[in-house]
Amino acid sequence: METQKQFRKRNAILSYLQATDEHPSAEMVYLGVKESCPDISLATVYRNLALFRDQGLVQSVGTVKGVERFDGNTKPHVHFICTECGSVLDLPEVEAPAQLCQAVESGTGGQVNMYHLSFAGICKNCKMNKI
Amino acid sequence: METQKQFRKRNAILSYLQATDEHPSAEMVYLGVKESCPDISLATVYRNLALFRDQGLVQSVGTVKGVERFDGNTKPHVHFICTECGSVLDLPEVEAPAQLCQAVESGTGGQVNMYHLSFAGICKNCKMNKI
DNA sequence: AATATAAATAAGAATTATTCTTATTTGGGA
DNA sequence: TCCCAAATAAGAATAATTCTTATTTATATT
Repeated sequence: METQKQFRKRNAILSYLQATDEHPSAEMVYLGVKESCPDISLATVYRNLALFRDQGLVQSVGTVKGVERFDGNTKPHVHFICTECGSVLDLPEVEAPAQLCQAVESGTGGQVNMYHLSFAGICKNCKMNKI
Repeated sequence: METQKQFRKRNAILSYLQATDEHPSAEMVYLGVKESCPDISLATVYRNLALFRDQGLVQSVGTVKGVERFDGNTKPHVHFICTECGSVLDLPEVEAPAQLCQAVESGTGGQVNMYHLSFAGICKNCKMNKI
């Protein structure tokens, strides 16, 4: 059973996200996937990103400068967001606070499904370019 | 020197944010402040919220269901976000990861200005209403 | 007090990200 | 081949946010 043509674009979107570390927005994914699928539409990107997110195949990093950013790496990890250039970096060395989820659940009486820890500031590059 | 009429609305916006614990959106602030300032405009709320944020008088909680939410409490603390009803709760008992900022700075070579730790899930109320 | 100046605002237009609608295409099965 | 359901393109529609312009308000100056 060869790769089904029907899912060519859908697969391209997921592959693009899983291969990049730039934590792209829908627009960035669109531009990237356009190279291999020139006739893809932005709506298709949005639709599939929402689908993947609901399926847990990708996660949202949150919004940076008003635009939602996605991550193909669904393993919990921490991010650094540059408020100058909008770049998003992974911080795999920083411990994610998974062990706190239980405490939050008993503290709130609710159910915790995910968490986000991110640091915001000026990245190395932008810091240097300011001098 | 009495309260300056010139800043009546500006003060009303800041006071509203500092008095509430609902982590309101610009629209919610607008509706709330409207009670004491019926002729206020939504643009004024947005403009002053941006101003306060830049001055560090309020902080952004991030966006919930695509809408930015604000917090008049600028002391670092952790939030719980209900993805069902969109409510935002403070978690003062959970330790904020301030001591990690230094590690992130040396790890990235950048400058950390703030951080966000939030847990998302279903709040107690929504959980009960689902039964 | 009258005038000039600068900040603050209202109103609504404009922009932008995202979602929705509709018609079309595609692939698989009967 | 014919039918059906999923996937898509295209662009319209929506909604949050920002921008523009004219007006109001307060303060400083004469």
